Amino acid sequence: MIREMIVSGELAPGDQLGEEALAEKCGVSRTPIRDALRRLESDLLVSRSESQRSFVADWSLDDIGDVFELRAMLEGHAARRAAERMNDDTLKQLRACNASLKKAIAANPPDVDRFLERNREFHNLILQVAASRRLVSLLASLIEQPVVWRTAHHYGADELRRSCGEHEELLSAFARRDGSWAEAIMSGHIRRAFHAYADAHRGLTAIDKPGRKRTA
Amino acid sequence: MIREMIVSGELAPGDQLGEEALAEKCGVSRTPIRDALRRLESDLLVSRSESQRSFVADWSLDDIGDVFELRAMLEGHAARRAAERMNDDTLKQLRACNASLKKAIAANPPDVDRFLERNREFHNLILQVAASRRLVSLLASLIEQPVVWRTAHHYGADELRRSCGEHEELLSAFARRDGSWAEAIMSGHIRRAFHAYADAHRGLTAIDKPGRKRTA
DNA sequence: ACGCTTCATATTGTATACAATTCGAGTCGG
DNA sequence: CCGACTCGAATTGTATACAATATGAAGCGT
Repeated sequence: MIREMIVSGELAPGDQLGEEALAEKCGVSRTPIRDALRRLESDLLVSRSESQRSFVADWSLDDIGDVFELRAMLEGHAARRAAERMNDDTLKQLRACNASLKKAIAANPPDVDRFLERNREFHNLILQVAASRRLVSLLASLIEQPVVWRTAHHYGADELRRSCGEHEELLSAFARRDGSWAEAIMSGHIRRAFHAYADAHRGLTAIDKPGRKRTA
Repeated sequence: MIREMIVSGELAPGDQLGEEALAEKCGVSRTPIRDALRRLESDLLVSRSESQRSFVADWSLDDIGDVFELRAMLEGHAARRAAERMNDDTLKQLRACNASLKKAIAANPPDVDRFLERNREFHNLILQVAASRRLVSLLASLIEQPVVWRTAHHYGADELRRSCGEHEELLSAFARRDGSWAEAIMSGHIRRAFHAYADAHRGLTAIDKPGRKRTA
């Protein structure tokens, strides 16, 4: 619940997260809230002051750029490993997944939520084939970001199609078991997503960010 | 305390970590133990069964290889960023640090603990100059590994000198602000450390691993 | 002998009370 | 008017009790 509140923007960056307040809001006691805050902290969604008070983490544009840069590197690496370990069964699943994704885009208007879901499934499948628990855990903290998920809603139809096209190219690389190719495409895929975000973000800050209500 | 018990080998991989048992052992109640286990879990030092029971994480050689591979990639990236952002003041600190490290090696017998301490300081300084909070948090879970710290004690004098030499080469790359060079050296530095580990480990498993007493 | 069920035990999840610490407003003195 | 201090309120840390759940062994029937 807390994660959702942060990702959705209901809680703004910098807001203090009092354990008692959250406990009441969520209808539980402080104990599970404390557990949750610890986990969110390890994902850097929550930051703590020197005196152990919790706040919604506030990310500068540089920080966000770092996240995408690291994602590009790590997901690129995952794609390389996946290509080297690919099997026909998974390849079929990936093709089916991307077909469904394409259909979501083709709808009018495009079904962005479905797109996001399939996109996530696609990337998760790759990560699974990459077969590195450690890589999974590192990437987990990078993909569960408010920034990442709010972004796709600003994608235009052409950007969605381009994203889908890159997935298809990835499939080609996987079919050939070409790790270097897969890595290059994936890396570019993520970097393009960053620039799409940066453009949309600049446009938004000029007016006002949606879903943010400073209550204090 | 728990981290130390795991890293030192007092608790063997696979051992169950009952909250109550640990609480008694550490002289506190279950509440702070639970917090600790959550944090250790996010570092993958502790794993949990489907029913939420905690165990000391058990790493295969492949897993360990993954850790070094990711470290090579991420620390290489850190070195590149550091080279691009290097300032003369930090460069001086790094030189002083490596000089101290060299002195620790020159002693007879080599002061391995001092070496480790300085080595850590050296890498931390680089990470700091790289100026990416996210990178710091990703690497944190990779360097705090039982495997990493037990390894250096098996280094021979020549390996210690070689490690030190690589640091000096890194300093040259930093002085020239050559990011690509720095990345290449750092990546190799870590990869070499892995092979040193793998060799020592194979040698050890042939006899028996030290510091492991299966109590159950 | 094998598999299924049952139940005592062990273990974790949650709520609550209290202790320790921190923050901030108000006050006093200069 | 400014700064340091004090004290009450707010917040987090810890201990403990109890509830919910999982585990494993004994018992039962086939």
